[in-house]
Amino acid sequence: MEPRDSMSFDEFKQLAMVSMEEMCREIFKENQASIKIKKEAVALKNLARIFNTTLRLANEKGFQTMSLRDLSRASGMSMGALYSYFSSKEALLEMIQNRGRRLTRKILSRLVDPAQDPAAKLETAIRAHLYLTEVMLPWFYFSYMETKNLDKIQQKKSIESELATERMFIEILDEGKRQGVFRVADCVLTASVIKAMLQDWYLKRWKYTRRQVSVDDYAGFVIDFVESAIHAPLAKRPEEKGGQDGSRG
Amino acid sequence: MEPRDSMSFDEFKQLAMVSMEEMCREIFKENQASIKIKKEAVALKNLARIFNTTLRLANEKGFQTMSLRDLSRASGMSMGALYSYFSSKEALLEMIQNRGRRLTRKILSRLVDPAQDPAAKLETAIRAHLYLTEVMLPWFYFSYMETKNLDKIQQKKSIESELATERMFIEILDEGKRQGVFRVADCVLTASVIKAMLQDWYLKRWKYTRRQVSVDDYAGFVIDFVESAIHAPLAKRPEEKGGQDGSRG
DNA sequence: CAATAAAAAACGAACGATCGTTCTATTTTT
DNA sequence: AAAAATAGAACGATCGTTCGTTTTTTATTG
Repeated sequence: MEPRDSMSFDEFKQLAMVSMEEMCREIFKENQASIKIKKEAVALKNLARIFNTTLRLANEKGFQTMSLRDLSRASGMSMGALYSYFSSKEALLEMIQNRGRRLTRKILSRLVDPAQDPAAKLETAIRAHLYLTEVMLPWFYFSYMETKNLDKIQQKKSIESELATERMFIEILDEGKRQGVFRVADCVLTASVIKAMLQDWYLKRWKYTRRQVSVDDYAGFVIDFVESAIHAPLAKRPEEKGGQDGSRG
Repeated sequence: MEPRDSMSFDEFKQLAMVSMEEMCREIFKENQASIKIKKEAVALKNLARIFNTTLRLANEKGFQTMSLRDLSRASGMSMGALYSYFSSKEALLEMIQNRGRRLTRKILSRLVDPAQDPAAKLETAIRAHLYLTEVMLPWFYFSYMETKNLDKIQQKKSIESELATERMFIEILDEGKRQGVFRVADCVLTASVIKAMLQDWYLKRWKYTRRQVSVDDYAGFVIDFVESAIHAPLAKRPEEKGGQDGSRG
């Protein structure tokens, strides 16, 4: 699929759903040593059920607090059946993390377009991240909340993933700054607060749902807000004023 | 103490430490029915020890995952001793939440100054919140992460507290908009993303520590960033341009 | 197609470990 | 000596995990 300047949320959702199945299959094949189920069709169906039920329960009460008996009850599978799909509770956690990270990487890699100008790139990146977190909301929330319960290796991966996302924004901002279209005092901190705003979408989802703010509403607002901030003369820095009109194509 | 236009972080810290002891005493007197310790001096010293140790352990592995034996070991108090200070693990959680909320309310109430103009108010509010979360970082992180483990009543209180903070920003933005000094497309969403930026300070503290960004650095940046965003003409809305120079006293 | 043997999957009782909590004995302070 | 505070063993419940049994599906045969 070709990357495009703008993609509707519905198109994005469809793209994600296809990748979702793909990822389950990859996970299954990689963990076939520890998974006792032989037939792919059976395994994929039940793995998806286990993953989704776990995400739901863990987002309600936390992964550690959720017992495997809770999971058994909610998923309609017996304890013995569950242990045919993973070797331990921690292994289940790792599989879920693994699937989410793969899915994130896969979807994002399809959406970057090096040919765009910095302003368009910024808009695409913000929108793509919000769409992504919207589609995979349970996972992102889960992943954020359970980081501390992962082993050191997995924690490293989470941090690395976080910093990689931020680095992408830093590069866009840097490029725009060099081209003179952005007026950024500190690219690292700016990328940091942009990421904070994007994160709020899945961490405080209840708030936006209650206020009937759609993902497109929020995306539009954040894009405008950020562009206003980095197109304007810096407040309290009179020596940097002038030579700026703020207009874009 | 009189509210002032600007207060250094060190002054703020001192103010907070005094209130901290005060709050422990209040908590002790209110829960005297369930606390088996008679002498205030002993109770206050050990309550503080229990609270701080709990916050440390819970921020490492989560409150539910932390066993009371962990707490016993880390605090150097026996199981029996611990249960002289609280009636159950959940009661301990509530006491900690209670102390944090009180402390927050107390400190913030001392820092609002209705006489300031909107821009100064905004700056004071941002700085005060960052200082507050810096001083009480373990609690804010704890409180955020453990919300889902609270009972319904305590959850309501947390949400209410979150919305109250946001409302404060909404009112400042609204006032500035009415006076024509702020150019805000949506006060609610703007307040929301400001809060998200403030929250990032204590949720991603490791990142800022690693980069050697101080709380004053971050406060200064956020204030500049937000003011740039709401002083500038809105991007992509040419009909709202003009008659704006962005300068302030 | 029906019957049946083999393979795959699901089941749920049982195990040891650990949890929150209680309680009595002991130590420390008054 | 009395009161206050601490100690740590003990209890029942629940946890993650295992394992022999039963049920379901697939393959084979008459």
